[in-house]
Amino acid sequence: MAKQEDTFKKVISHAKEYGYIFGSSEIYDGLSAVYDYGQNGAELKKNIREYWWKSMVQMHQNIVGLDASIFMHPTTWKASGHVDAFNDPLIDNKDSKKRYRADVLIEDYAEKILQKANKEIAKAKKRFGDAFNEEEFITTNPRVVKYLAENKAILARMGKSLENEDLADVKAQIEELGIADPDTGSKNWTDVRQFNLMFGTKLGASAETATDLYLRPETAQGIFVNFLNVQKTGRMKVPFGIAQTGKAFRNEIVARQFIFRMREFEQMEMQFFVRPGEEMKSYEYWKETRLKWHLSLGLGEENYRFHDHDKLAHYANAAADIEFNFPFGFKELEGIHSRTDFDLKAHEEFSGKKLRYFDNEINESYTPYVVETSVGLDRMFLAVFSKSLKEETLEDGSSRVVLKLPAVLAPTKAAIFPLVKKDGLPELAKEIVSDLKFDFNVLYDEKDAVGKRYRRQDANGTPFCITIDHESLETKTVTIRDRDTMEQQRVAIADLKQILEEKTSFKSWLAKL
RNA sequence: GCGGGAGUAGCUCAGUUGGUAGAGCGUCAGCCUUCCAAGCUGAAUGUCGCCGGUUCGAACCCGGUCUCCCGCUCCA
Repeated sequence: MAKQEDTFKKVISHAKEYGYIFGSSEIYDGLSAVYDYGQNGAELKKNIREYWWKSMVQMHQNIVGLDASIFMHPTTWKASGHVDAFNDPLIDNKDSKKRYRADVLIEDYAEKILQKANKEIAKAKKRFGDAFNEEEFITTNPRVVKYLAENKAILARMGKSLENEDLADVKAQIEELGIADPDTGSKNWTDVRQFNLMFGTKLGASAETATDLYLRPETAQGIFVNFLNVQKTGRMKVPFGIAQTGKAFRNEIVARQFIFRMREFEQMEMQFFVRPGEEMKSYEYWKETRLKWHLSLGLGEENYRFHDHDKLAHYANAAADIEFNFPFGFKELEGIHSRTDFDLKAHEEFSGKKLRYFDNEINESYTPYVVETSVGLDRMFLAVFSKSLKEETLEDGSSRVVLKLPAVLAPTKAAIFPLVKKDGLPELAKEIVSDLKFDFNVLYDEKDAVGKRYRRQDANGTPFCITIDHESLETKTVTIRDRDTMEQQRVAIADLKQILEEKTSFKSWLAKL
């Protein structure tokens, strides 16, 4: 465990030291759970996004992209269920320091009373046998009548207080009912507080006319509300998908673990629309396809696993996570959910607009079912970055820190060095830079001994170093050094572009999929 | 939000009983070098997280505050 924390610390400081990730607003002491991507981080993140986008949109004829706004009509979030599901009244127990959902505490209490009534009913059933008339019993037995009325009254009062946002009354009810901490039995409660996981903001210049808006807590809804627009204008036929990357925002109570859980984060997701009844087939297909995509980066098969959900969200009929072995253990990296027709149906209901598809093949109109794949881009970044960072002991006993990023994702593809900074070597090196820069992110460095420059690029994640020596002037050849093997090959300057293309291009990596 | 730990140079960290800050690595300029860090010369960089108190004097003691890390809790 101590070792895990250690590697995680190294990941964080390396990310900062090499311009990948900085704490947000650092000069003002930072902002909790918000981070900025630096000069290298921005490149790596962009490349991950592009790798995903190309594999989804460019590689599939039946998947198209979308870029929906962060602001959406507020009713969107009523339809999606977020207004209800992302609004929790929470209460803390001062003694046990545990936090509970206040409504759940009350519901559990009401449930216990209901159980008492059920017990009475069961007992009576046993006693009276066939002669037992349950309907009559529950309206006449004084104890059962009392329990049922109590249960109903409790839930009714709670419902009313929640609806009126009267949190003081929710607390009052907890105290009146004598509800204790299920763990410790303590009745020493804090006030009930509303936690809204969505960030609110205002649209409109003056306070009176402004509309309350939310920053989207997920990007998916932008796809659902545009479902028909895309389907019609793109002449899409089910099954088809809409892919999108973009920022989402959640006011997490506790946001931790570096960029793993941030308040502002980026999602890469694709909603795949299928004929009802075919969703499970599609779900299995995407589970497999997405795992292959991850494996294609070569971070090690053993670092991935599926986690099938037992407890499903209200909209889903099947859900699995692809978990990754982060420095702090296996955690969710991507979710694959069979969302049924929940979202489209809900938007139909709330908007009053039909969101259906007419299927020519079966001559039928229906609400498509949806299979979602959703990766956290920042989590993907952390997965790639943390697994790439290695400290190696070399044969001579020395060690090097090397960031073995997949070449296709590396911010800088090649560094160009003159072996020494004289004898015309820098000039030739700069010529090569000028030529390669149109196709690749390349970097020139002449400072310090060449060995040191190699190490510098190792730590920076640059997969190739091209060195110009005296021989280069005569033979028009250079050496190209591989970051991972540290081996060098002499190649013609004229071939450099093709070699780099082969090793670092999206094409050669995506072709493996 | 609670409990624990921690905030000193870009990074990792020292800083002895309070006497106005150091190291290693890194960075920059230069030297030397024809291929794998830790060679030579020189340089920059810190209001010691912030505010207040005690003191002749605070990185160090006291109070408050902010931020980060770990755990609990929460988690579509």
